[in-house]
Amino acid sequence: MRIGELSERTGTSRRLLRYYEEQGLIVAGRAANGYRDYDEFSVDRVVQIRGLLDAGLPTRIIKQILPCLDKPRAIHFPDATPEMLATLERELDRMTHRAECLLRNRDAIAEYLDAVRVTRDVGGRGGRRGQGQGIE
DNA sequence: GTTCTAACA
DNA sequence: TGTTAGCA
Repeated sequence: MRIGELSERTGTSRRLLRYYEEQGLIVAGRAANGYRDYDEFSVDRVVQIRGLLDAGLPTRIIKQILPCLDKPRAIHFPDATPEMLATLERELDRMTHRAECLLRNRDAIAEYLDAVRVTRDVGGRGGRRGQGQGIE
């Protein structure tokens, strides 16, 4: 498939797709006309990259650990160099920290929202009570 | 119409 | 990152 299709199927801009390639996160073949050519695996790969990016990992690290959980779901022990294990160890800690931070702020916002709702309910004026609550 | 590379308000 | 320019 060409970059346009991969873009739609992964929700990633073409620009970003080319950037990922430039950073060595993904590889693309080339058609006779020079257009990039991607295989089906690319879709899953890009989605995975986006997930890692969302988790807060820098592209630099992703490039290192990607081959680690690449194709098969089986973990590649042979690729586990001491340096990489150390890197993963640090990333795990950072992720944990970010997760805790996220949770704290989530609770803080939820608490604030609850307080606002209570205040409005007591005041009993205006507002949009009666509306659906379905956001999730 | 789509993609490519390179570069910039 | 988006976007734009000038090609193929």
